[in-house]
Amino acid sequence: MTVWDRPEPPTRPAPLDRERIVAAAIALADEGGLEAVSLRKVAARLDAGPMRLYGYISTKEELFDLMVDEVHAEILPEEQPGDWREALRTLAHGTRQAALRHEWLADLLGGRPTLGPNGLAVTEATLAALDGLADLDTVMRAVETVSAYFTGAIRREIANLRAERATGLSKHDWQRASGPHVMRMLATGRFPALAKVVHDGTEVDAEASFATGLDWVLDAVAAKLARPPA
Amino acid sequence: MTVWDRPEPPTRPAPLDRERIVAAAIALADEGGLEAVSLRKVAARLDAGPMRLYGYISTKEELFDLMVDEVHAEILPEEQPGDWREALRTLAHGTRQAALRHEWLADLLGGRPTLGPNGLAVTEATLAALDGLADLDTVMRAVETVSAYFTGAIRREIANLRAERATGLSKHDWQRASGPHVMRMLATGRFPALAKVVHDGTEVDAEASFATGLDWVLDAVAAKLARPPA
DNA sequence: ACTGTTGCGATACACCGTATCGGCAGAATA
DNA sequence: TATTCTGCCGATACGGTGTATCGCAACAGT
Repeated sequence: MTVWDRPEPPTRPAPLDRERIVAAAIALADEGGLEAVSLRKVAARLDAGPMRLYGYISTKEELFDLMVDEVHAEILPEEQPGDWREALRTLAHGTRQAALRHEWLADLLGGRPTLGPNGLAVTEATLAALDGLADLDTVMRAVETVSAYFTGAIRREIANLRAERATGLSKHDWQRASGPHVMRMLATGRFPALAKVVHDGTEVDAEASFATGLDWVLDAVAAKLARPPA
Repeated sequence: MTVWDRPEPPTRPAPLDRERIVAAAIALADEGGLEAVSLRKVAARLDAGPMRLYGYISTKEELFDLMVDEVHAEILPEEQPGDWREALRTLAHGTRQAALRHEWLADLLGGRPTLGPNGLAVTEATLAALDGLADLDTVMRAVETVSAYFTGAIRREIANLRAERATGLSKHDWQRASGPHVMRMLATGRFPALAKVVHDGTEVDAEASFATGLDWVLDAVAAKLARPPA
């Protein structure tokens, strides 16, 4: 035993906090999708044993909730928007952008109520932007309707994105590669309307499609806000 | 070769077929949620070893796709609806009812493109109901916007349902039980608009809320179908 | 009846989330 | 300072998962 081979003193465990744990989990999810997130791998990233995490998180589901809340911090707009329409549009597009940066968000969106501090802050900011424009029920209906739209739209967009990526082809060519089955189905003539869409449909930009649908919904909301129900 | 056109295996010792496998999986999911569905448990229900299933499905994700497609058969309306609005409304409410019967559907809705025969049939019926009312792109936008809405709305409704069930309380009391954390957050005064909603908000029927939002979106679609873009 | 072949499913593997509790570090005491 | 006590951390363990592999039993062909 010399100076040189004296064992390192027991490494004082690096301090851990939820923020670092969540950051590691998000990094893993960004790289390999949600199913690449395991408590063991998260812990390994932090040079810790798996059980170490349970001092900060009580379950894996809770970790997912924290991840979602962390992304909500990215979504929260920094400044007060001009009007309610701009506020809702910003929220929708912000959420979409976040989902494009973190595709796993699409798997979690709408899956559980968002009660984290950042999620609540986003909701607060949204409600504040609509405050006083109509009675409470109408405002809630407006927020929930718009949220439902962009939640569903984002999920579908990401789902299609993954499908296209899996076949490595554009949506227009998707039929030929992804589904010989689908092609055969279409060839049976049992789906004429569908066949027409696949055959004649133009390939539309995903963002434009999202924005258009959003504007429709916002138009509808505007009409109801202007004329609150009797 | 995809999920949908996998050939039936040699019918030699065939006490098993995809239909029975999918039925067993759906039964398990109805009873214990999606996470109660494991290939081993599905196989056990059919008095078979786990590996037996791989002759009929090649992966667990495929089984989920098949389950969703089976439910789409329940959604498919039996008769041609009167007008496009009725068609979309029926589709939305039918999907919602299916999700209330099979809550796990909420976890899968919008998560992957629906290319099964029943899913395609539903899409076909929907497109057929809108055929000729506007140019193809507008029709697609209409269908996708409505689908996005009810997909997101259903997911949120089921998510809230589960949260309420977990605390065993109504939505109005939910704050007190589910979230001492949330209560504390509200008490900080950082979320005045949110606090007002929690405090003054009336408890609304989930179905009515769904229907109202849907009608708003349908109104918006009607406006766009009447005046297709230049 | 014997053999060759095929396809099925028991076994095995890597990995998961998390309950348990032995042992060690720091605190309290003598 | 020496010793006992105490709390808590994390190694180990457990029951489960999805699925690859391949020995063997059962059929087909002669």
